[in-house]
Amino acid sequence: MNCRSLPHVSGSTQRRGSLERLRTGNRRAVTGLLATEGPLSRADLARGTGLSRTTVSSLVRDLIESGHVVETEDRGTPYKGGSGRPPLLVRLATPSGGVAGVDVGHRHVRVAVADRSGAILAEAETAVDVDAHGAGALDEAAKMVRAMARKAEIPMTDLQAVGMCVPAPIDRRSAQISSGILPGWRDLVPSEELERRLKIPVVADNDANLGALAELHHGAGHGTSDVIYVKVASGLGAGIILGGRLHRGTTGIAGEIGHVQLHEDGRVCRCGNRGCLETEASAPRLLSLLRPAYDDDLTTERVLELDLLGDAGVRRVLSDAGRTIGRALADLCNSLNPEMIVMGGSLGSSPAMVEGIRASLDRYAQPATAAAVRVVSGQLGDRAEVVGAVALAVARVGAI
Amino acid sequence: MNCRSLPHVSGSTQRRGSLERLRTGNRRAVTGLLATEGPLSRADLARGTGLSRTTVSSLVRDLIESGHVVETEDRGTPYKGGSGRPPLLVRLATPSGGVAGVDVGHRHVRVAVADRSGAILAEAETAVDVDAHGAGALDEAAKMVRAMARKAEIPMTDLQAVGMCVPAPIDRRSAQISSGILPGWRDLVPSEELERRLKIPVVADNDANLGALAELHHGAGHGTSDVIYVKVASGLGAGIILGGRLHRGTTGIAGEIGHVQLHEDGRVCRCGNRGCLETEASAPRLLSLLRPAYDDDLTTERVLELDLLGDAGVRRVLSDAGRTIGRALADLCNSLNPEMIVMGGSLGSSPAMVEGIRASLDRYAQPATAAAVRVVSGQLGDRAEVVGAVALAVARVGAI
DNA sequence: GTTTTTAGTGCATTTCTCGGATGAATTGCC
DNA sequence: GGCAATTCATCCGAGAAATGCACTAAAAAC
Repeated sequence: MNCRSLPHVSGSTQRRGSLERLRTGNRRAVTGLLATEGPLSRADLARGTGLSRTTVSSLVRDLIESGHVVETEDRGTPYKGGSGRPPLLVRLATPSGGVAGVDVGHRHVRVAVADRSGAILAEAETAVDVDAHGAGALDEAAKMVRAMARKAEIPMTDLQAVGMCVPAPIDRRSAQISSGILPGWRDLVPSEELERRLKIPVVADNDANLGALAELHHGAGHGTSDVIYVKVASGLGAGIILGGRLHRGTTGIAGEIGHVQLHEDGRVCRCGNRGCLETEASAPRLLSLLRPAYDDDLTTERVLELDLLGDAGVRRVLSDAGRTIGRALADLCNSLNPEMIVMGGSLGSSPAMVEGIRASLDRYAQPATAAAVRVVSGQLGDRAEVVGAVALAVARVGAI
Repeated sequence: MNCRSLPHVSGSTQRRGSLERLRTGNRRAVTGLLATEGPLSRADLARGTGLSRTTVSSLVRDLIESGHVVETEDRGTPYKGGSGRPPLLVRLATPSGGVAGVDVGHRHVRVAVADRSGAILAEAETAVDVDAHGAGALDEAAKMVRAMARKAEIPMTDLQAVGMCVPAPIDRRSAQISSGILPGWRDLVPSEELERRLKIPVVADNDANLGALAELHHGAGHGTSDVIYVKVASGLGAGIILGGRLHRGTTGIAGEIGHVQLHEDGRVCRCGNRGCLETEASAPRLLSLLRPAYDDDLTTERVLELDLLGDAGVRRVLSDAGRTIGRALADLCNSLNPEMIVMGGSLGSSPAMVEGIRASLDRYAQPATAAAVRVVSGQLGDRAEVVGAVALAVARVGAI
């Protein structure tokens, strides 16, 4: 049987078959190398891409002409230390226009405006009761994007994409929030709502995924490729990076580790089940455990301070929470054999919690698996989500 | 800081940068299409690849000359039913030479010899006490490979690679078995041992990974890309396919779901821990549960028969085991949001077990996650491992 | 000051693809 | 039976892109 109706291969961006596609590919190789390695000479680029010096020169000439790349003033040193003509370094031109990242938490909205390479130019945070007022939070976010764009001196018309972080899983197909966790957001498609307000393309993803992306590119996970990012905040979620790419799952809701059931007859969880991990080890739960013995206004910030000061009670509670989370992570590590676990969220930087997780991994994971995985705190703190949102926007418009 | 020591990009197979690479890429597009769609005319290939008819003609001429492709005798019908010159169909030449797959279980060795497209030509199984006699099992495997090659009329010198299945995780770096589960195999590098006996390149992987690969390409998972294959046999393991590719993990030992701890004070497991999933739901455990009520010589085959006949006791035990395994899978599904779970191994085809797993997923996984995942029995039965081993060997020598 | 070493750039050459023209083989219509 | 229509395959010239080589430039080493 012949297959008569083979679909025409869409020529991706422009033409069909391939010859200028070869050139675009090579151009991409050059810009990609410049993006990851910083300023390089043409000779470096030739070595790095495997292309001939002639070709690279020609490509760079094109790229300079089109404004994607500029020659720097300072010359580097020649190849192996010593002699030879010093190279002329080129770097990516700071692309015109910019992007924005919006992080919508349960109680705050944080916005950053960045240039198209992802370098953040202006950033601000406002306290908003997002859970109660979904639409109001989006109004506020739109206002802040305009304000930050003004501060960064980027006209709104030059803003090319917005990345958005929401504290709930998003269904890949409908772009809707896929569970009833955010009561004030029912039947809202967050990306569309913000897009309607800003008239700029908006892409949304959940907080754990974006935190994972941020730590992978600009934080603790730099240089690794199999990372589990765990966000411990009002909820508990994971962003899973496998082979250097975010794993979103079939319908886009992967990473829901907060609802592993620990106790058949445990506390009732907002998900409707009982005894979920989230009911035992989320920030609100830990605060409610600690407050009777400390202060009714105890905050997570204060808890972290006490942890660093060596307060035994706080360290015990955080360590126990780490052990509890570590139980679940041990199973996940047995399945995925990752390279690193990055702890994020308001309590992710707690040393006691990291120790607790480490202890559980050593206790419950297979020895070879436990030995392969490092457990660290994230480096971006509560900025992780917004940095990830910016990264998402940068990815959307393309690095160049 | 400049990056002076950029690694030279190895020109993959032959030359350097990219011009004949363009052609090799196009050649691959043609052969790829032929591999998936069967015999096609040059015009079909042009439509399918997006290349021009001229280019395809030229590529096909080269491929015929190099023996990768042959023209068929029968002509097809022209494009849209009706008139026009009938096309000359071409198909992939049956590649010369062959590959072998070796499945080493705990109590058997199974060997298949296939042509280079993966079509199995000869296959046999022998009972061997592998656990006790590691070296003897390898001798037997080598003998069987020679015998099957003879039966398939492929001279040993034409056998180009061997894929090997071992019932234990393999460390990616050392190629050694990474836990003490197989006592008779300590300090053996299985692939090297078999390679020494056969003088043919051997690649090894564990049973769950190869079963997953087999079901993905030639079984229940055909057409999907995020699949968890669960093997229920003397142990319990998983092969995890994400994005159409096997996820092996940082050190290659991903998929160890058998050692999720269910009960702090449960049975002692061969891994040294207590209360592992494997102690509750492996084939030996289920048989030991059933034997007192049935027959001291009860086999897994008989158990499956009784399941299909509707025997209440057997169905209850298998269903409970499925629920237990499903508990662990629910957590994994929450993390990975897969499209399908394929049950393999000697008990994977049990309907009662599949029902039990389904029940646990619906009970313990997030509703959206549970709704997204299908649970099915594998289609390859106890041949899955050897089919996967052949697929591994085919991948090793390249599809063409 | 000469040699050595590395960087960057023209020019001729080769490789590869594309589009149109040409020939081939079959169906359908008169 | 003959002729148009249709589809398939190939030949030929044009154009695009990468490479190798030769050449100049610029600095350090001797």
